Amino acid sequence: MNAAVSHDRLKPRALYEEVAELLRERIFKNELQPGDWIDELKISAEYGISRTPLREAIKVLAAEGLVTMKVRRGAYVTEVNARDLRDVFHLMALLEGDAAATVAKTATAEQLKELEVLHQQLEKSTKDRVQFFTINEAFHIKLLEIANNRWRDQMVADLRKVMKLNRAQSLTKLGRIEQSLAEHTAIMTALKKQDASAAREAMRLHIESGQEAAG
Amino acid sequence: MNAAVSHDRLKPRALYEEVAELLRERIFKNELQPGDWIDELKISAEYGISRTPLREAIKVLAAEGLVTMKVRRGAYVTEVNARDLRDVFHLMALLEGDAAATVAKTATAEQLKELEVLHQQLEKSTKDRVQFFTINEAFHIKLLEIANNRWRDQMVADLRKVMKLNRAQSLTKLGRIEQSLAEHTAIMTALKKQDASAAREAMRLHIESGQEAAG
DNA sequence: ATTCGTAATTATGAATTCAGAATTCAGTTT
DNA sequence: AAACTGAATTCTGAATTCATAATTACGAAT
Repeated sequence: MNAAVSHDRLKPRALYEEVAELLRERIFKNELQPGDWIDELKISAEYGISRTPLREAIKVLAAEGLVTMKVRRGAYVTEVNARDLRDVFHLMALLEGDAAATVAKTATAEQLKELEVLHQQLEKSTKDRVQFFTINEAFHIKLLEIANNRWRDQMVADLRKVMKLNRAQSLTKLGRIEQSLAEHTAIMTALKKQDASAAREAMRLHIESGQEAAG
Repeated sequence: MNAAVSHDRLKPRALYEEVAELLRERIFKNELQPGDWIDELKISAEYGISRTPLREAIKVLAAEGLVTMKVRRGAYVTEVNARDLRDVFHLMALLEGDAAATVAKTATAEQLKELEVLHQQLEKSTKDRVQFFTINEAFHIKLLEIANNRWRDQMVADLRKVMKLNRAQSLTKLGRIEQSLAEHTAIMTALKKQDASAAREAMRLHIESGQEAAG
């Protein structure tokens, strides 16, 4: 068609993947709100693509739980009620708690050191909400990486996406950072003692506490 | 609408859903084996459909973990190694164990009765492998239903599918039925005592034991 | 004979077209 | 005015067509 003005750089990823990512962003920014109908014609026009890759992207999001499909009626951004949120947090606590227990049992000295370094960075970041949030996330990711179960990683990633549908960001509340740091210290202590059940419980409490902040 | 319009309760499922189900069956029957390339042209021709709904179905299966997509190279039936299988069983034990704990804490008398009935049916089915397997599955499904967390249900369903990729059917081994029944009895006992941690542990053991039978 | 390079073939990814369900809108009747 | 009927429109779901990346086949050169 028209000679593309767009400098299409290297695109190793499939188009539907890119579109899925764009849609996720729009959902997390509440540009597309829970309950909203996803207008295939409108969005494919906006992105200058056909409906085919968009529809494929929508099916990926549906599998993640971000959108819900109704037969012959299209796709809608999933509505997450308080009950859902509670259930999702419960599962996150269960899965990450188990990951912490595994790490307590199996982590090497180097791996523990990596977590320790992140934890120390966390302690120095109590003044900067954004940085604290970033390092906090890095800590959880590192922990999952060490626990090393790709199926759990996938589940946690999906649950996190659903949690983000509810936009109350936990760490924005006053005093939450201090509390969160204390919880992290408890986790770190249990890990260093290689106390699996203490690590599990500390992580479980940390996540549940995040839920209260979000609720 | 006009008067005698028949209620179409016949599920108006989308074609891609049907196709996804057909593909799952073929994978579980090992008609499509782990590592096999999924020939879109061949399969769409077999089903007499176009590639479009087939490709949508493939993306659903990819989200479930049943197939793995490679860029510009198509879809392949996921290969599950011993390590993966161990990880998946671990998560199943974790999730179903948690469901059992929840049921122990929250089930009503009627709900417990429903489980009890299934358990009694199970006791009477030790002679019939197929029936035992069916009722066993019904028990687990009922338990999850009572625990009532749709996000966990989804996860368990996905994990079950991955487990089925490995064709070793647990209950086929000699003596396994008796052992499985004993484990179920332990679960039932804990549930009736409303002992959450005992129920969790009994379920965990039951699932881990299923893993050994499969391995 | 082996290796490199190029043409032909094949398969994926995406756009376009087509069919039919669901909804909206207009017109008629009461 | 309200309600029913049916036509027009809109939108989803699926088929078809098109473009290009990847693979294979073939052939020439060393």
